[in-house]
Amino acid sequence: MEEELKSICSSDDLIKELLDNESPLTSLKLERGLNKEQESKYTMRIKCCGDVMADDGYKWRKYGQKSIKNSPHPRSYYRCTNPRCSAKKHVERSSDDPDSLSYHL
DNA sequence: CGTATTTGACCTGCGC
DNA sequence: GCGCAGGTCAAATACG
Repeated sequence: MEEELKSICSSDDLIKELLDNESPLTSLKLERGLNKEQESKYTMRIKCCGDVMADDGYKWRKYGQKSIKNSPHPRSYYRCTNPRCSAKKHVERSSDDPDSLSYHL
């Protein structure tokens, strides 16, 4: 689990926080995308409790927002402000359910 | 004044 | 080939 997290987010602080019981994250689900061995395409879905946004140690700049069909809630698109970091983050918000964060690297 | 966010426009892939 | 849906850009705006 920890090794997989390292391969994905490369942020020790985030990993530490995710594995810490005091983390605001209530549950974490790690999913592989289309499991092609050549593509390291991962989706990490994090469920966060309430209105607390998970701080992963990076600064995120929002660059778009779209309403997705068959989804009543809009989806926000974030990019890492660090030019060395090519991470992209799709955040799909839900009013009732905890926020669902999908990291696309 | 510099940087982040908002938001409509534009681009692209896919299904019909 | 066309239209739709999803993804990105960029100008205007807000905010420190």
